[in-house]
Amino acid sequence: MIPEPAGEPIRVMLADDEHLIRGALAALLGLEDDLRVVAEAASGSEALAMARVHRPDVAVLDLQMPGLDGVMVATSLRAELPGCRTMIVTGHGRPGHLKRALGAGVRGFVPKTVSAQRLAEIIRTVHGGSRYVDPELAADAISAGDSPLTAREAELLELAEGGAPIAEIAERASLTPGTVRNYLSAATAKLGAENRHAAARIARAQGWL
Amino acid sequence: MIPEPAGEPIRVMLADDEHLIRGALAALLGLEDDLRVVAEAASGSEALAMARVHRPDVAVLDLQMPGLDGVMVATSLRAELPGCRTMIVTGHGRPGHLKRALGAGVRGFVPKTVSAQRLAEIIRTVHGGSRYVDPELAADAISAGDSPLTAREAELLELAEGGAPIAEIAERASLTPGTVRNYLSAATAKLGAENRHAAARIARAQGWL
DNA sequence: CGGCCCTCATGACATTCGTCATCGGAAGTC
DNA sequence: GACTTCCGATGACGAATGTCATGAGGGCCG
Repeated sequence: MIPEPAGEPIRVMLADDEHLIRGALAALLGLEDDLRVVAEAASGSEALAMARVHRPDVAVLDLQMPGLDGVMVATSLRAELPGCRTMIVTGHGRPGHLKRALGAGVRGFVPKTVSAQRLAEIIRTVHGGSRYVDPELAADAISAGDSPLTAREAELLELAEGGAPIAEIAERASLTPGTVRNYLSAATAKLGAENRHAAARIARAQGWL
Repeated sequence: MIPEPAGEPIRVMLADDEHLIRGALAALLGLEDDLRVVAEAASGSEALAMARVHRPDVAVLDLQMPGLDGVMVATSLRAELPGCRTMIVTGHGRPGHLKRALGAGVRGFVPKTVSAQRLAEIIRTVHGGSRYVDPELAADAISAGDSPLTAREAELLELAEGGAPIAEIAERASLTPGTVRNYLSAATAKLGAENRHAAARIARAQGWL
């Protein structure tokens, strides 16, 4: 639809660490007359390098990649290539990620459950200057709301994620064990969790860490 | 390669909850002369239903799907359609999963980082009766070894995963809090972890839970 | 400037948790 | 039958943790 009569095709870059998906997607999107996949990357840093060379119109970034994740890449691209629109594709989208992505200037946020045709349409939408956010993910994000955690609380929760004892967290954060306990206690209370481990899970699920 | 001169094509079923990947893969594999994608499914239960109807030669199953996961589907298929070879495709493969998969009669185990062409070759290999396991995943599985946990220990660790307090775990398992602590203490010691939370993480990472 | 929030810390207290010893019963193996 | 392993439980003890009060310093905003 909207066959883009004879203009130049939209230059697309794909970044996804899973070769299977990236390759398949490149092939499918390449079938569309008005899209051309000009670059592929298997990691965040590679995506940045490729973008500098090939200067795509739209960068389709997987959220979870080794090294830099999709949102980080989008942040860098925004500074280096302001003309390049960015969009995020993700498997399981957590509410907080969407907010983070929008803050990074991302113009499209799509789960991997959409079809390739639908993705192609969304790429056109994004290229045209509009935004697109998957309705379900948007609803989740709205219902989730903002993070109630302060920066330190989130940081310490992150360190607590692996199940490490307080002493180790304190050491890694260069803080007193007592202080760490206070922060984690505050975070746990804010999240309504039973203990810091459950709190860390909740925060992670909300995309707040 | 090996163009399968004029025989019947290999009938393939794809099961993956991510429409984007499934569709793209179906399109790419369909390009191979000797492969025909005869069914697609977005969940484990759907995969079983489709398999009963379309009786594929090879079932390509994503490991993580809502409801039944890939290995469970493989187990059922083995009983219902002995002639159907099964293979697992996975994003991040944990050591324990491979063992579980092989136990379920799976004949191929591949990460999503392979290319579509490579996957096509592996489908042919599996259809021919051989097995294929990604070398890196195999190495991980060998170095990881068997689970040292007893059934209850693993079960309680699983309940402990969310960070729930002992009391809640005990209630859910219909056990005494003291007993729960003992089992979790034993599991934690076996895994060399600092506490049950870290132990749960380790066990999950090894695919032992 | 006076508040307000965040940061970092200390001390105290009750609770939870990890660890150990010990017990009985069930199941499987040699 | 003797041995081993697992399951389930109890009691006890020290250490780790959660919770609260309190305080000092810094930054931001009206």
